[in-house]
Amino acid sequence: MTAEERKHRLEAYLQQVEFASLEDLAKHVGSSVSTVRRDLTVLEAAGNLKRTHGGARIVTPKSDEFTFSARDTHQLDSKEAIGRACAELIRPNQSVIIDAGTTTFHVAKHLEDKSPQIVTNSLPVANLYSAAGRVELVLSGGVIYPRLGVLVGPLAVEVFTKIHADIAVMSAGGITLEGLTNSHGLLIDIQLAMMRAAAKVIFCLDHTKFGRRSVSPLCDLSKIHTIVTDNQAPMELIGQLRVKGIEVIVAG
Amino acid sequence: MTAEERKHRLEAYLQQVEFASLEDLAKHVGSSVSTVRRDLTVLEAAGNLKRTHGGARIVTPKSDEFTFSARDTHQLDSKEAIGRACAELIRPNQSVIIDAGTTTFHVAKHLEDKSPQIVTNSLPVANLYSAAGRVELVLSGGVIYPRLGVLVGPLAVEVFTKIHADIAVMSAGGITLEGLTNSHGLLIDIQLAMMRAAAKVIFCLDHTKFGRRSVSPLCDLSKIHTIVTDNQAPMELIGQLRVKGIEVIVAG
DNA sequence: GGCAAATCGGTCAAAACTGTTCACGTTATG
DNA sequence: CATAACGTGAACAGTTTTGACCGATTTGCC
Repeated sequence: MTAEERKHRLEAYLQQVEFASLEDLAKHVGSSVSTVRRDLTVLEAAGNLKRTHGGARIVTPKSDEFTFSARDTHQLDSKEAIGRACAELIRPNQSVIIDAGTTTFHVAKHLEDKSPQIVTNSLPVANLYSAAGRVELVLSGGVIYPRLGVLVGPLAVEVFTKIHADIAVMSAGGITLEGLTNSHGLLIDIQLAMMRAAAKVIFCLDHTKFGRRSVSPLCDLSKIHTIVTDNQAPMELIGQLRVKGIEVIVAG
Repeated sequence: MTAEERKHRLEAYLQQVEFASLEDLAKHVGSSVSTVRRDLTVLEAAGNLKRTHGGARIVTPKSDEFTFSARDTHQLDSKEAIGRACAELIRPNQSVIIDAGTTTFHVAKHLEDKSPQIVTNSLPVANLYSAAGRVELVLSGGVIYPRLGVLVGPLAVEVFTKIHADIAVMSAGGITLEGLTNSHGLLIDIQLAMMRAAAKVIFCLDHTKFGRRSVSPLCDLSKIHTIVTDNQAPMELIGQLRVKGIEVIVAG
């Protein structure tokens, strides 16, 4: 194994696990801790990873291991199913606005086949297609809201007031019969602009969002055309939503 | 087996495995390590692969300044030195525009201590500070130019015509006495807007850029205040630039 | 705050690798 | 046929990398 190859494998491994101890890394590439330490110093200088006491952490994860991954692991299966189901609602070559959030991120993952035009304010979604691919991706401007990787502020709002799209794929913190709520007030202006810009509004909400009310009110149910959720969502509320004329798709 | 055939097979093999040790390669083509070493020297000069300690690695993309690859180790030391030196020119709490490019990326890495306000159209730079930190980061909007991770298009230009910053940290494909050139025409509008928006314009150019002329002209030397380069840059050209009133800082 | 354990950067000898040199066999050339 | 030119493999001396060790520093726990 050459030094180059070893460094490459360290990076690849960290890409997978996000964080690893020196000993882990040494064992994984079959060399001593000293060598790994030296390699990490070099790789850190290159900017791909960050050394910490006792190990190293990846800086720019290629996959969905993003800042928000920690809270994402919970309903992972549900979100995957919702992502797949929602992606099926989108026809090839449509223009799609994608909201920031973990669930909508999973929708974005399944869109490559549709060669869509995506407009988003989500950094993780942008990273998903920054390498290549058949997806044309427009990123709104804005200030980075650190932990979430979302672009916020007037710059972001402005972009969505100017454009038009076929579909908006949205997420929210909670849904009741009174309407939708969201946990981050900063995002509401942007979300409203997104919804106004789209001909069809789809909300992706896993079952934990049903009957829950977050801090800030977002909009009432009349603004929504479709909801995609998973098979653990309460049937009663689903029925009531359908009565109100909202298409509810249960994934999985 | 002729020498030509052997070289061809070495290349093909490396194409497959990406990395290989000298011994591996020698065994694969059935000749001695010495011969393989000589072959690799020739092939490296041809540019299709890169020799490393103990072996060789295939070079997938041809790396110019704006092909962003996080694991781009080309001229790494130079870029690190330039990054550090350039970061020292920035005072705490200043607003800084950061151009897309690998060298400027290394500048961004060293800015955290200054708690600056960064405005950029570079996705990698945005990712650098998307997690947390004392850095306020504004990302311009725009369409993602896949290979480079840069935001381009009218949306991006517009942002930089609206704002104002203390410093612009720029990069380019080449510099001669006639001015600066860039390899990607799409970026020029944005770069010009960046330069107009900043009170002070700094260009970060490693020594390989000196005397080189890329495809598209960017601007003449009168627009530049400072150049940061490494200690392998030709002294003659540096002297001529200084005569023209440009501050040239040699890092390392 | 203090203390033990883990981790870090630096140093050093051993090992691996590199470029160079040289001898030898093979292939063009007069 | 002689001989020069060339490519190859092996040997060698110099350089880089590696793994282990050690005192200094940081971390986690009480």
